[in-house]
Parts: sequence; C-alpha cells; structure tokens
Amino acid sequence: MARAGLTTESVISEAARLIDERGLDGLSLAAVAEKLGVRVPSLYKHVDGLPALRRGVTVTAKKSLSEALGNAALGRSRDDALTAISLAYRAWARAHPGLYPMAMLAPHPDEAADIAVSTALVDVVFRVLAGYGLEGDDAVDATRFLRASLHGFVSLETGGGFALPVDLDRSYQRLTTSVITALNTWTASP
Amino acid sequence: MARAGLTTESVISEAARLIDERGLDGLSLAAVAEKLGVRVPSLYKHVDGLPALRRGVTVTAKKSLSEALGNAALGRSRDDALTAISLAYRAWARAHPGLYPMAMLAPHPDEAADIAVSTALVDVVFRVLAGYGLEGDDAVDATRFLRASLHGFVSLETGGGFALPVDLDRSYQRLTTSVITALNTWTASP
DNA sequence: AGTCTTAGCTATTGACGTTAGCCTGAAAGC
DNA sequence: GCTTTCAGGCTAACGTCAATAGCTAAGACT
Repeated sequence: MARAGLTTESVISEAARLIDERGLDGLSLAAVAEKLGVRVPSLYKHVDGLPALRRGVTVTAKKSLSEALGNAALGRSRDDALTAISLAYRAWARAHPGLYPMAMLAPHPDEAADIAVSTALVDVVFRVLAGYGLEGDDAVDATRFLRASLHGFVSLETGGGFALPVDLDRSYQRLTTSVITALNTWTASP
Repeated sequence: MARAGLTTESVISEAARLIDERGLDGLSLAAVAEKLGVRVPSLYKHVDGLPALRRGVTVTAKKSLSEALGNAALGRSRDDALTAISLAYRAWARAHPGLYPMAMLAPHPDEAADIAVSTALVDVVFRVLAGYGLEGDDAVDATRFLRASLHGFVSLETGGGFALPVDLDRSYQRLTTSVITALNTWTASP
C-alpha cells in the first residue's frame, strides 16, 4: 500500500477545515478519511477517536485565535489595543465560523494543552486591561464584560442570530466604543 | 400492547428534559424512547425524525424564554425593565443550560412557528428599548448591543468559560449597569 | 358486535465509530 | 546490499443509532 503520509497534525488540520466548511456536526471520521484518501480505521494510528480529534482541533483553534489577538495588541495599549483586539476577534471568528464555538468551550480538565492555551487566550485580554490600572476583582469583572460583549456579538452574528439587514460592521463598532467607554470609567465598584 | 399514550407534546417535553440533563448531544431518539418506555420507531408516529424533534424543542424553548422575559418586563419601563429582563434572562439560561443554546439559534427558514417565536423574542427587547426613544438603526444597534452582552455572559457562564472563582452575580450586575448606562446616552451616532 | 383507524410493535437497512488483527513497504542496522 | 524491524496502512467484524416498511391489536364509533 502506498503510504498516505498522514500525521496527527494533518488529520487535525483536515478536521478543522471540515468543521469550518460544514459546521461542527459536519465532522466525522468518515468525512476526514475520505478527504485524506484513506480508510477510517487508519485514522486511529494518528488520533485516538472522534472525541480526541475534536479536542485536538479545539486546542489548535484556541491557539490560532490567541495568536491573532496577541498580534493585534502588539505595540498598542489601552483604547488602541482594545479596538485592535475587537476587530481581530471578529475577523477571526468570521474566518472560522465552525471553529469559533469550539474556541469558546471550557478547557477539558484532562487536557493540559487545552488548559494552557485557554488561559493564554484570556490572558491576552487580561493584560490589555491591566493598562487601565484595573486590579483584582475589578479587572476580573471588566475582563468578563469585554469577553461577554465581543463573544455575544460574534456568536450571534456567525450563528445567524441577527436577522435585520442593518450594517453589522457599524453595530459592532458602536458596541466596541461603548465597551471601551465603560472600561475607562470602570473603577466605581458597587 | 398497552398504549403508552404519547403525544407530540410529551415527546418534545421529554426531549427538552433530556437536553437540559445531558446536554445537546445527549439527545437521541433512543434515549427519548427509553425514558418514555417505548420502542424507537414508535416515536415516528408523533415526531418526524430527530431533526424535526430538535426543531420542536427549539420552538418551545424560545417560547418559554420569551414568556419569561415578557413577564419580567411587565409593568416596568426603561432602566427598571432592563434590569428585570437581564435578571430573568440569566435565570432562565441557568435553569435550562441545555436548551439555552438552542434558543439562540437562527430560526429554521421552513419552520413558520420558529420564525414567529424568534421575532417575538427579539421584540421583547426591542420594545423596551423603544422606551428610550431610540428609533431606526440606532434602535437596532442598541438591541444588538444588549443582546450581545447578555448572551455573551450567559453563554460563557453556562459553558464553563469563566474559570476564576470570582462572584459571577456581581460581574453580571456590573455588566448590566454598564450596558444600561451606555444605552442612556446612546443617540450619539457616528 | 363489527368495523375502522392508528399507536405501538418487529424486522431490516445503512451510516458511523471502534476494536482486533493482518500485511507490506520503508527506513534502520549489519 | 541484504535483512530485519516496525509502523502505517488495510479488511473484517461488531455495536449503536436513525430511519423505513409493514404487521397487529387497542380503542373509538356506529
């Protein structure tokens, strides 16, 4: 048999491509195997079953998003950094509509890599907010507010939740500026 | 055979219970049939397959959430109404962690009932914002901002996305007041 | 009682994930 | 350059699940 030259990485990246094309439920070992020109059981030489494959994809997705945000924030601070991060966040999600929901999943407790990359992802946001002098619980609340707003918009958008034919770019921009305004006067704790 | 006395409604509500218990992927015709003490093919007398069952559950979920929000807003207006809606929104989601994501899905284009109940859901929010004198695109942007923030928080929370052991109630309250503050000074369009 | 409708059943098929075990060709060692 | 190893592919088989076809008996109606 001519070897197909699979690797764990190639299987995972093919799976990721499939998820972005056909959605989360479009991922099956059968589909991956067919795309790679291989029989289904062969995949088990590189990946430990479907759930493990999903976890692998999740990790690479989180890593990719995390890098995108990190790059966007590079060399900027405060409002500038937040604006850049917001744009990068939405852009990544639109480029990866299938992967995006997986990137928001809580890390699998047994998967060290997942935990690591998940905390790295939150840290990008957290460190930008440090530029506002926020500390402790204030910083946590603010991070949650920012994450919630961005995630909520992007999640509803990629899920088709915004029905009206009104400019989404503008809505997102107003959301971003509103959040930034709020964060600039955040420290009045209840 | 003793009749089990199934109806479309009983099948759907059993499915809904299963989804809240075991998550979205925990729904299978096999599981529903077993819970109802019936063989799988019997379900087809009441429900047109698994996808149709899911759509049925989605509709009832949206209806339930919509009613909860409507009740919360009843007899209140502006900041009062928004606060009440926010609390009701999160409470509903926490009570129905499995159903909640389905309630956020875009309505199925062929399912008239789904479209109706989806628009009803958005309308609750939309009408409260009318109390702020917002109109046209401003109102749309504001609705999206509100929906995004609430949904984002609740979605991350029920998905386990907030790892830190810091009071979620307080974070949510600060989010709510921040959003309300923003909406009170919304009309400065770019 | 006799008839009709229909809610439930069994049987079957097809898709998929998973495991066990074989086989071969490519790289490693002499 | 020949042998040996071994891992990356394979076929075969099984279990689970969704779905369809067709049977049967429970219950409603006259």
